[in-house]
Amino acid sequence: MPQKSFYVTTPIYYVNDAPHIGHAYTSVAGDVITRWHRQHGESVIYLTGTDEHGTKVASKAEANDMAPQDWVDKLVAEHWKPVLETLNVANDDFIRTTQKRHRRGVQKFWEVLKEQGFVYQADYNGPYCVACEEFKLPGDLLEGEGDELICKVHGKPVQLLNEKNWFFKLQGFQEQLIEHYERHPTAIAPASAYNEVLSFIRSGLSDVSMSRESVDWGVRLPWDPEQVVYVWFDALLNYITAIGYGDSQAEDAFADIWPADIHLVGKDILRFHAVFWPAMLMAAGLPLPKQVFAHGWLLVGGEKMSKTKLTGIAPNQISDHFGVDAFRYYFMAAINFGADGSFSWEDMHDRYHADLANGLGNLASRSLAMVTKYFDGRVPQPGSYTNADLALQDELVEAVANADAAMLRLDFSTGIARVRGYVESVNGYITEQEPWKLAKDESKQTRLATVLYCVMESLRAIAVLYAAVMPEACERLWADIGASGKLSDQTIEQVDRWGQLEPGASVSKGPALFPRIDKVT
RNA sequence: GGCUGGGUAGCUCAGUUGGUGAGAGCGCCGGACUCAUAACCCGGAGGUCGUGGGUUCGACUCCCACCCCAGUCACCA
Repeated sequence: MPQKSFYVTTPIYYVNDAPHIGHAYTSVAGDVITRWHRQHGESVIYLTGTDEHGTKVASKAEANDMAPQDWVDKLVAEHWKPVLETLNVANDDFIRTTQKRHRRGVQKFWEVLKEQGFVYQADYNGPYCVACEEFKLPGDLLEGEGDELICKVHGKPVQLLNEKNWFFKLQGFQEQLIEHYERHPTAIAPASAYNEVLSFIRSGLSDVSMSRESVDWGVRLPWDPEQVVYVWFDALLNYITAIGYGDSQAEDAFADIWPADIHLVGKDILRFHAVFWPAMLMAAGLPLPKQVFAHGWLLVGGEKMSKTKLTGIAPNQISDHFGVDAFRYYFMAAINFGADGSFSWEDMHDRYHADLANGLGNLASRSLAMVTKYFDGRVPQPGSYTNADLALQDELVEAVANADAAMLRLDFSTGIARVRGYVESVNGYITEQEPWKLAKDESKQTRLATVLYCVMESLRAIAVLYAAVMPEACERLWADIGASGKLSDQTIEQVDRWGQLEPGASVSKGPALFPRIDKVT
């Protein structure tokens, strides 16, 4: 019986627009989690994908004179998949809600729930704008004269229409949900998100309609083809349809992967993941996800990013300028995962130079230059270690322990800060040991070799510790210091075992790892 | 309006269960060094911890009131 795979998901992104750095942020976070767990020797499945159904997509397609399927195919191919490559995201699968495996799973799921008696038919009453041809939400409406409600888009009164819909018996799961969350206080993180969800559930749940008659672009109900599954009750199921739910050939695979270990979600969609989704799973008799983690929003100029205010930023605007690794590093290091974070070009520029160009990049550069100059480009053979050397080794042990603990609880900024602290220690160590002075004294060759060996070993460890966050730069560093074996095979457990670099190995000093970049504007 | 989170050095933010003189990074000022991407290293200046009360021997940390910002209030991608 193989060990269960560690299963990480992002939300599936709604393809209505092109991806911005908010989407990229989530995808990168998931990727870092994935890579870190792989560095623990675990088998990891990382899933992302796109949500492609719903009225908005259909009408956008129509506006572009295309069939919905052609439209979403184009968006996914031209925008959503490329952005993952741009960011070096190593997802194992990409689910699309228009795929057959998904539609089949969705139909199976709701059929099961209906058979179990969790779905019933009733009237849905709601404000409807004839001009928009859509049912409206309270937020879409303005108050007019008397009880009249006005559609924001057309400024005309809406009608109260009703249609027959199928409802999911959410209400009945209220107590079970409370009980589950009381027993699993880390099932929703961070704690503020947990509290919010619990108080929401305690305030009372009611049944929700899970189908639409007025919508065409979606998954049809097997028992009532006039209706399609409401987008949320379609989209959430991606987490199980992607890994084989509903496919009789894939039952073993499904059992090996489900339940999810981490569902990453933006805080705006927490409720769907922490209330509706677990209730659906309970109804279907499936295990619940171990954790739903709600991260914050990226703020630009103190506000949530917005296209209309021109603060929406495409990921490649940043990665083209600073590089992919810097993109990943910045968002993981600068923002407390779970809280909102401010983005500004100036802050990005400052951190890039302080941490990467002047910090890690310069450390690699000065170290490799000395090994090249003093030892002909060969990793030197160390002599006996002094207290300063041993202190550096101890610091590595401590940094690894602290970084690992932080990364495993998804506290990326702290995890990275621990590694950065070690980088600073190594820079300090070099300054104190003054290898350039040792080099001028023929009798101190052994000491010089020992110092530089310690520095190279430190770089070896740093390459491993930063590999999840900055895969490309670390691969280069790994090769530059002459390390043997594959970087991807290096584990966190073994990283602080001193002395892995082989003396005599060839180092190479290439161009700067993180070149300085002129400030624009 | 109800609820949630937040208001801590110029900027971005940390601050477990109240207790040695309130922290980090960046920026700024000074020093030292030269292996390195004018980088690195050391030191320094700088804050009545939103406002006003209260509890306590003692509160940024607890309680009350108020001000300001953000989000949310169920079918919102």
